[in-house]
Amino acid sequence: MGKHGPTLADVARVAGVSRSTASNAYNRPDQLSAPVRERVLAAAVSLGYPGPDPLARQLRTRRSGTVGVLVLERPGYAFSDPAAQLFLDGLAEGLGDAATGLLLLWGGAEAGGPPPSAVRAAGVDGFVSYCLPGDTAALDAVQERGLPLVTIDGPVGRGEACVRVANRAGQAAAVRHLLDLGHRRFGVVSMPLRADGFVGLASAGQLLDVTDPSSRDRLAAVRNELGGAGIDPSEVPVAVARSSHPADGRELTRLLMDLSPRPTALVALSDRLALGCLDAARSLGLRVPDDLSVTGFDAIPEASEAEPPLTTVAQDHALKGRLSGHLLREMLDGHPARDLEVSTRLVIGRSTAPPPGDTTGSTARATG
Amino acid sequence: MGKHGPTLADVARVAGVSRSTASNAYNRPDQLSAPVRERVLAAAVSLGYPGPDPLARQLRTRRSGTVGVLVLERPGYAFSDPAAQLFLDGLAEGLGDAATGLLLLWGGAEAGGPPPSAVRAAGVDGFVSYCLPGDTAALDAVQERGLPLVTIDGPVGRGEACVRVANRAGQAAAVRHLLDLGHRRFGVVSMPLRADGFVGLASAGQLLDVTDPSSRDRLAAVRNELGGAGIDPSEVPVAVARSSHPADGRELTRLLMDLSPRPTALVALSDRLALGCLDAARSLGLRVPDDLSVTGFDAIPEASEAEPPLTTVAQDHALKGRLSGHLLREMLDGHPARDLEVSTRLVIGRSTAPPPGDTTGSTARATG
DNA sequence: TCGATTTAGTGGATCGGTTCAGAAGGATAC
DNA sequence: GTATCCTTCTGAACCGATCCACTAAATCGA
Repeated sequence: MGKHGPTLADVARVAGVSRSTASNAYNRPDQLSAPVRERVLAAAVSLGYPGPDPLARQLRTRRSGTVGVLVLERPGYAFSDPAAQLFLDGLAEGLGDAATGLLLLWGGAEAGGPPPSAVRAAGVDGFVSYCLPGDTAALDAVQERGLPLVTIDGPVGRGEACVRVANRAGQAAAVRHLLDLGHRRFGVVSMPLRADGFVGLASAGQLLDVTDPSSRDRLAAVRNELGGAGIDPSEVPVAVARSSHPADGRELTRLLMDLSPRPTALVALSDRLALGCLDAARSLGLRVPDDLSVTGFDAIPEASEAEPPLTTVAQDHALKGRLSGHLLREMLDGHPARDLEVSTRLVIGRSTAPPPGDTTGSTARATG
Repeated sequence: MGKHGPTLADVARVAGVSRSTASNAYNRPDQLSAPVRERVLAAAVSLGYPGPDPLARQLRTRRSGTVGVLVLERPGYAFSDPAAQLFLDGLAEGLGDAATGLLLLWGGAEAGGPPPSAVRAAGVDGFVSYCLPGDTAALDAVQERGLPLVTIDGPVGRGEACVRVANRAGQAAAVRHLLDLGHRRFGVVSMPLRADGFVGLASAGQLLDVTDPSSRDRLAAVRNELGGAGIDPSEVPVAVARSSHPADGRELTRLLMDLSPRPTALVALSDRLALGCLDAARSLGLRVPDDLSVTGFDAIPEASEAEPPLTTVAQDHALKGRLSGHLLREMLDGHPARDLEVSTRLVIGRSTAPPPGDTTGSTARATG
């Protein structure tokens, strides 16, 4: 009995059985008689044996029972987003007993996400990549290891399973709603387009090269929908945030409302940014929705509790998590990777109304 | 080369060196000449070898480079608490490179916390227990395994390292502040006292047997401080929540405000509950602080953004996380366990004022 | 020139389990 | 009575690395 405590061999010796039998006492109770099993377990107790060493078992079985979750930034920061919280719970549920634990790996955006070394050192059966950009080194490391990977709202073409929200359809619905109300002057408040730390009004060039998949799809939907309504997308200002923190939304709203002509509707690409817009509007003395309409995306709980409640695009984050869990589970069972898209639903709050000076309401466009 | 991809032995064979040398190419670059190292790495690339298998390495070195974090309820739910988020980030920082990943293990309160089987199966170097009650089976499993354990705001006497906020001193300061303002009629809004799902006004018996350590210490401080001011603690109603969700605080506030005599000050044992109190007061048509004073505990970001900003007891959650990380690191390095207590600071917001009808303000008690 | 030290690389033991083919023994079938 | 089967248990191989004691060659000092 080494200095590291008793091993299964010690237990077997004390119980007077072979190592195999002692092992079976833990893993295959049906493979041995009850009395022998009792004896083995009693020996374990008498030695203070805490059960088979997980590391040794994992090596032999080539299964660790844990799944790696890759997130941007510090874990607490990543999960300050209610959407991420719901997702995480859904994931835990969807994995069920395919994983007894979730291994969090993180890394700042400026460092390029979680370090590849951490990915290589992780004793996991598969990975889930939560909202990582496509050029993340960690994703390459996952693929080198040949482990199952499910990307969430991640880049296309990574050759693995992917769960994605219907970004385009959802964002288009929100814009159409604003058009229906009669708006013609828009401003967009966007999440970061790429990991370059840029803040401010995006140039045409920047809009051509967007690596963040959610931003890209939502932005494309906005511009496409406006174009379809006869509004030149290149005339629509896009303000880009450094993070998706409400404070950034506040700052950018001030920027957009300084423009002339001043927008009558702000399309925020996420609820957290939209909440910042509401705040900024308040402090600028603008009434929402009378003076300014605002839409969000995500339908986080705070959105409906905001004053006024946000018009936003709802997606079922918990469902996304559950689906991710199922997908990973399938892959762990040897099934091929699949892609899934979850649909959205426009939630009409009280942050949108016809533009100021327009008294015809929702008929404005039809008659205009 | 087996069906599971190349191993270090394959790389060594191709490079024409021994297994030891190939291993050194990865772990001890200084133990071999540059050309040989190049050759080994090149062989690895040509075989598509993704680097040493983490599971095998972990078994041999008896180090996994990951730390287990035990939380109550689903992980997303656990980290919906801003305090938990700050803690988690602090922990990640405090651990530094002692851990490249955090393994989340969870379990509902009604299930008794994280399952012991998950603890036994976890390939980790140590555990952090975040706000778990003392009678959690998972903690027994950790101790059976003989792994380092740091409990946060956890039970005393578990024989391991512990980081704890100065609950009594902090809560006492808040109560003293209310007494100084002239309040004599108090109500307490408490987190769950034990994992029994009870909601409502606690009986004297229930107050004697509190297993949640934070609730116990804060409650004791309240009652002790009131007793010292000549108020009979047994006359002070204690409303117990099912969770620490603001909605519970709302519900319990209605309960307390239905009592007569009606309290003029509510002492909530956490900010989230206190935020619920503010909400409920608003919907009852009570002005805070004119009609009702409210104090919280934790100083979460939302507390200062609330209307009115909460008077609360600040604790540095991130510091707590960092200290926990350091403590665990020490233990991993073989140092003995230590206990640490982080101090608190009373943050005076605008949710507290002299009781209604009392115009003398803070001199009331001194002159009374 | 010769012994002492350093450097580069090797072989085998080891970490602590799981698994599988097979042996021993008893029960069952005919 | 023997062939067959089932149950229960064993022995040895194996998972994929790391580590330690050791050797051979190179360098150094005087």
